Amino acid sequence: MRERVVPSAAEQLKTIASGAADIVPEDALVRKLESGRTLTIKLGVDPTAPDLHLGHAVPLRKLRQFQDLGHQVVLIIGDFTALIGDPSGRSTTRPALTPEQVEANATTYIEQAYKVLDPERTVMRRNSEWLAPLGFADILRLTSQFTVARIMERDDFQKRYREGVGISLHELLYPMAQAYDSVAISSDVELGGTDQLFNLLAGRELMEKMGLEPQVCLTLPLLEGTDGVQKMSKSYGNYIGLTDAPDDMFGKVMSIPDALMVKYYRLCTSLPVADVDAIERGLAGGALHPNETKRRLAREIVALYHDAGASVAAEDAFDRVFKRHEAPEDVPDAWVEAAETVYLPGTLKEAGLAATASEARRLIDGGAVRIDGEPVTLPAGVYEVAWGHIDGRVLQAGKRRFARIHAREG
RNA sequence: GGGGGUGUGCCCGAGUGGCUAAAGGGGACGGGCUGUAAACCCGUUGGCUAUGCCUACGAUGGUUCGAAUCCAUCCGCCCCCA
Repeated sequence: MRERVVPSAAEQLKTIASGAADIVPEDALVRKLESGRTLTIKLGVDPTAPDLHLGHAVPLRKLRQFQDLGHQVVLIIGDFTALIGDPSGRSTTRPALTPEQVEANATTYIEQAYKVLDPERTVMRRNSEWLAPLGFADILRLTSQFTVARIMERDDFQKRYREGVGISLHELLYPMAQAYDSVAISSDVELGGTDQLFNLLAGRELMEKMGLEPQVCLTLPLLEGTDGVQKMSKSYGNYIGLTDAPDDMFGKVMSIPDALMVKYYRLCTSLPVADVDAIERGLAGGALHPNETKRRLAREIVALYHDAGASVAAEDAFDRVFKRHEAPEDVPDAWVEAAETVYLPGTLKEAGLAATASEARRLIDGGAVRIDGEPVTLPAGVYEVAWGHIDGRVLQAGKRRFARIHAREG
């Protein structure tokens, strides 16, 4: 660690505000920064999803900026609130997690989070520490701090209420539980996505009512996934995982819509604000080529979670497969049942290139299957192929699925 | 506690006895074009060595030559009244 020169409050604010959607209230943050104290920055995380992606990394990156400015981060594992399940997002039944699962998820979470955070300045707490011991009387005292009208102000509650979707009583308590976390650790700032603003404000209010200096709420934009429309999420299948292999990561970044590039630069890379601004201008003015700019973005991100060497290799692999339409260097081997003539759909399925034989048939019919780069053309209704045609060759389904075929023993 | 509604393929949503593996849309996948972007065009979208067979319309059982469609019971969800 190099010597830390504490920047002025104004300088700090510039970094902190970059990419933030909202800071409520901003002047309170300025006062906290001016006090010169080491601030406690809170982020609550949900232990139900053990695989982190770039969307999760957005608040983590912001936390990292706070750390680099000398502040203290408290990561709260919502092991107790997981029993409720954040009502935002209307997934009806959430499977109750066992303590072991929560524990395992928390471990993986922290492991991945440390790819971004500085472990030296991170404290991890579980909210069961203070939520589990609360008795019914305590809960009553807490609930009396909130009114139904206030809780029902929350957008998604209103929406569900209006549409008659049904809201369980315990879901209404979620904001309160999260708010109590803030009280428990006396946070100065809490981060969250824009969809979290209500919960963050509940924390602020509760702290104030309980005689604490209220936290400042800092929200960050939600990051759209590779489809460019929905927010990044595992369940939408549009995510870029922090632990994705370099080649995958590179490819996925390349597939995001152009319009999203600047946002990704701003929220997912460690480039200085001024550089990102310059890129934004360059793209808008036509000085920068979108493809070139997106390649750089992909390299930056891969380098962040792997290393510079991996990012270069990933770009090469990308060009090989998608630009020159060649098979990748490391085509996985597949051992399949051999015979004089083989039923190609079955082979495709066995090699893992298609989920079912029926799907494989459709791929063949649709002209998506290639052998050593040559499209397979078979008469309608015929799917048999001589073993000699595929033995040792690269079978390809679509643009990105490859396997080298070998005869299986016995 | 009383009354009413609803449950269809990955999702939404038509379908009220045979022509329904189930309209339409979305998504996804594949092909073309390209910068694996977007837009656009085309095709596919239950399983199965397959001009057929099997499994599917919340669950179970029944009526019928024949049921997603009719009946019974059950389960889930929603609304209204108390």
